Amino acid sequence: MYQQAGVRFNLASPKQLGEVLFDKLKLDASAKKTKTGQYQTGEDVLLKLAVKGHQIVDDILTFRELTKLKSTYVDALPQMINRKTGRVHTSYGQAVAVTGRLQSNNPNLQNIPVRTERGKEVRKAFIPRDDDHILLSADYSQIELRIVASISGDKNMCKAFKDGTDIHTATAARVYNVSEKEVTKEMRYKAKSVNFGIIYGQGAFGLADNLGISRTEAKEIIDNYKKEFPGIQKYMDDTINFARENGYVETLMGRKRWLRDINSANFTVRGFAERNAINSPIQGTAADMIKLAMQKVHAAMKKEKMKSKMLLQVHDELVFDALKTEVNELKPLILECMQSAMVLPHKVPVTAECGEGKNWLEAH
DNA sequence: TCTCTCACG
DNA sequence: ACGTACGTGAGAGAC
Repeated sequence: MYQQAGVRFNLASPKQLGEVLFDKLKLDASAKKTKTGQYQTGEDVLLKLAVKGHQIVDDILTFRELTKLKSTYVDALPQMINRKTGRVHTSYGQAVAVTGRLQSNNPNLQNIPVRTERGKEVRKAFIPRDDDHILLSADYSQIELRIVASISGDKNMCKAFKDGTDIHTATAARVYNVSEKEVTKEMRYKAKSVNFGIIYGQGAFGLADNLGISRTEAKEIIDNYKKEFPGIQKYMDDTINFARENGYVETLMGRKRWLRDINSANFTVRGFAERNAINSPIQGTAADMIKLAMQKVHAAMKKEKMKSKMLLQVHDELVFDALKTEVNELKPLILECMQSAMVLPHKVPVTAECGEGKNWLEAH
């Protein structure tokens, strides 16, 4: 990388990297800067340059992946092994995250890598306590989208979940006005992005940037989406209006999030508050649900005098150190507790899946 | 201590 | 013309 740049510099410094890429090598004349005047060198920016064949950018991306994994996980986690137990123990914050989610720190065990091949190797390091145990992982399937469907009561989205079809395929079929059989990978991929974007209040600009398509195409997709799922649009409008009048939004369980900026005269500031208004009831309801499930699971395990332990919660997933002789009883117990923890309106089904393995990666 | 980046859902 | 997808924690650099 030094040879390609023609200069030695700190590869880990975004400031220096930006100056090398954009001042010295002039890889992008229209490179954007942050509010403090540095060039932006985030992954999305670098990926666009790497596609154009700039080898040094590709190398930086690899460097970033490796140094992140090493510093945050490979070097740090062994330092945090408890002397008495020989294990790592996280702490959970129950009243920190504004939406009602749990927060994990010291160490954060809610962001253990899983996406890349090298990241998966880190996840494999999480193992059961001994040979008599296995790791068991149970996670909710598409929980936030199911909550969107049920809170909004959108007929078409509720129907898709009741029919048990793949939600992204069902969405693509409607947005592109084809049968589900005719949905291509490309169409499903884009529909998936729209589904997630909706949860966060994304607009045409964000979708276009995300998918690398034109704003015109993005707008068409979103317009079609709103036409096919009119209940979703109504939910967003109603929720923002509720927030404007009351100054807060709430989850199905009544957990409130106050939004002091919802009536701000500043477009940008108000926009943030509006997206918070849309997202918080969804993310927060999912958080309420899994908390209820955790209580239910714990009580049921206690009643059955089980020796297995609930170890971790990762927003839509519960991880257990399961005694092998209890697994057959434990699995259905967990799934039943998770699925019945909160009944969603409009009869939207809640489903959870469970896997087991000799490490956390296999358990998925 | 702030900023930027990046790991997860 | 503006800014543009939510919620977190942590490490490195820069000051």
